Amino acid sequence: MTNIKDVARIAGCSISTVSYALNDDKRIPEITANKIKKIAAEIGYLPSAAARNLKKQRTKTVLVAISDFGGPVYHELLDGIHNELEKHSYTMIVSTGSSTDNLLKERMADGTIICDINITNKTLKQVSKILKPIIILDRKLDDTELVDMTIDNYDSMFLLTEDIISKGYRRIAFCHGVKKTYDNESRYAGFKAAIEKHGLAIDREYVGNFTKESGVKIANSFIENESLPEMIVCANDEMALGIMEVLQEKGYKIPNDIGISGFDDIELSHYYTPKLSSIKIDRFEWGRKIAKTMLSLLQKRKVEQQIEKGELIIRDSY
Amino acid sequence: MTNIKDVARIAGCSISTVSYALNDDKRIPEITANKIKKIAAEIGYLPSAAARNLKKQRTKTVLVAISDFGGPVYHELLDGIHNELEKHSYTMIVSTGSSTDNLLKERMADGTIICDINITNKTLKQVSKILKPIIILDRKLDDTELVDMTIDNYDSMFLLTEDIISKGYRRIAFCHGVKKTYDNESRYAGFKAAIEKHGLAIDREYVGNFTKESGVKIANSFIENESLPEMIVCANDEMALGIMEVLQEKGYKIPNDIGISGFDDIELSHYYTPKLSSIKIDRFEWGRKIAKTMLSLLQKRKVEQQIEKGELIIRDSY
DNA sequence: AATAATAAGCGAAACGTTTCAATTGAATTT
DNA sequence: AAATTCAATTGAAACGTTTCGCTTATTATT
Repeated sequence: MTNIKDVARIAGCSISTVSYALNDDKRIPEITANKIKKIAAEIGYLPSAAARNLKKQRTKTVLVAISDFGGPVYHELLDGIHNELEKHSYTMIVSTGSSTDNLLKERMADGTIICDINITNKTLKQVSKILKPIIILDRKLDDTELVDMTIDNYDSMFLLTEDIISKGYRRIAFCHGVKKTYDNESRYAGFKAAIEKHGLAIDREYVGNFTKESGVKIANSFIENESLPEMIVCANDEMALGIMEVLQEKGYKIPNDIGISGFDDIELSHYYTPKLSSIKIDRFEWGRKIAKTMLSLLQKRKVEQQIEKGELIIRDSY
Repeated sequence: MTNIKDVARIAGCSISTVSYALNDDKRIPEITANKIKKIAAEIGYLPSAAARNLKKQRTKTVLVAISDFGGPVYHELLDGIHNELEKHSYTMIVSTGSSTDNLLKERMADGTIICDINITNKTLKQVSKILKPIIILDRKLDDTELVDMTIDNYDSMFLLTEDIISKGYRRIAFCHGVKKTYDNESRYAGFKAAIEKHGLAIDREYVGNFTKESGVKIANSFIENESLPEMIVCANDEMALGIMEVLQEKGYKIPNDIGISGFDDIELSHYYTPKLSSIKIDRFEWGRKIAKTMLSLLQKRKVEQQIEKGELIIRDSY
């Protein structure tokens, strides 16, 4: 692999001149700079990120750690983050699992955005002491070292529930995702608050794990032994779709026999009939805000906490 | 940020001893090594990837460049690649767009897997001279510097078409994706070969761009002015779904009035009625093979060209 | 003509590791 | 008691950049 020394040798100048030329430093006249650039291109010189990063003590890179590449909601989020970062000529790298661990352990990036539910709060608190800045998504942590950014689960779910109540529903059940997660608990809290505000009681509660399969399982089990509630509010879309699918197979009409709602407004929902009522987060926009926050942090600027608003999408499922 | 020097100072030993200790070199007795590790943990020492990479002249990292994070087929592929790489303690980083350019330009990874249709063949040939190894997916390039890995578009499509013909279909149309792409042309070639082998002629050809929207557009246009073929073979699932959706809206029964087939067997297809007949590639397995090939290349071993087989998934759409 | 100002280029240190080769001191063999 | 081996540790070079401060050559100013 050729290096800056080779370029200097061939160009018949010093290493520093090459460096200045390639970085468009005004002290090198254009004619020399062009000559040097030409030679660099000819011999296929590529600068070493390692050397540069070492010297400059920064990588101009932001790491985004995600749980897996399959989730239906990451796509826009990542696009949004990338869109903002590239405006500031930052590079975004994405990783999962053990690769994330490696990248964190070796500080390959200037900043990290964590959107990976498999990383425990404990690990996070440890790493946040050493490695800054870190933004953690969809979690609340009482740690001053890291910045958390969340979506407005509580308010959105509160409003959705109020809308449901206003439509006349009374016996309303809640389907949990993974308990103790921030997403689940804040959505549940919003639901509960609305129910209580209107003098109702929660009809019953199911517990899934945010997957469609868990929705299917729940629906299969309750369908055998119980009378149904009038409405099931689900902590996310995927579980709602699973439940809906089973109910429809068994001949129930939605929303006539029973209403159902989700959260996230994932694309898949658009392919179901009836179309699922849900809460939509503009994740591209949210991603951009996250990236902006990261860029501020990288410039050691203080950032104020903000919460991304959701939008009620009322369609045909209740 | 603390460095190895700090650890050495506090431990009261030399830098080299710290380095050996932290890398579990047998020449440092366990008791000293543990003491050093303890100190390193206490002061939150994290080694600098930049320094290490510079010295070792490798990053233990493989870059996977993809077109975007939304595609329905990347998920399993990335999981497969990652699965294999992590077994060999390699780190996988994923990037798109301008981030990919940056990462390539600065050689942040030891090897690159390119699965990004936005990178032109020209760019690829240029970069492959300088930056090795590179594996390019779903493309054929007559370049000895890079390794291409493809799926068995031709044979799979040939077999699918033969199956269609054996079911009695005669007036069979083909719906192209983006022309000139390897995926489209090889699938088309397989289709054409089967048609010709059985003494038939291609009924007609449509041209889309691999998206569902293009399928919708095609269906809307032909539905107005033409009699339909008996069967439409599509270059991928998404276009097939778009066509199917429009046909069904207009009251056509599939497969009774017209048959349709796809390619890729994407997850979304499972949610349509009738279920789409298609060709399934085990992309997790394929990903693992790709990673294995990359690991061989990184060890300067020769690799033999291989093609990932597809599986006919015959369901209800013809 | 002498001096000052500017332009163009260069030398060398520094960034934080790894690793070869050397050193020290203790234990073992002769 | 001297010589040899071995274990534990260390010093220093190297990886490829960037960048400060310096030198030299040229041009402008007096």
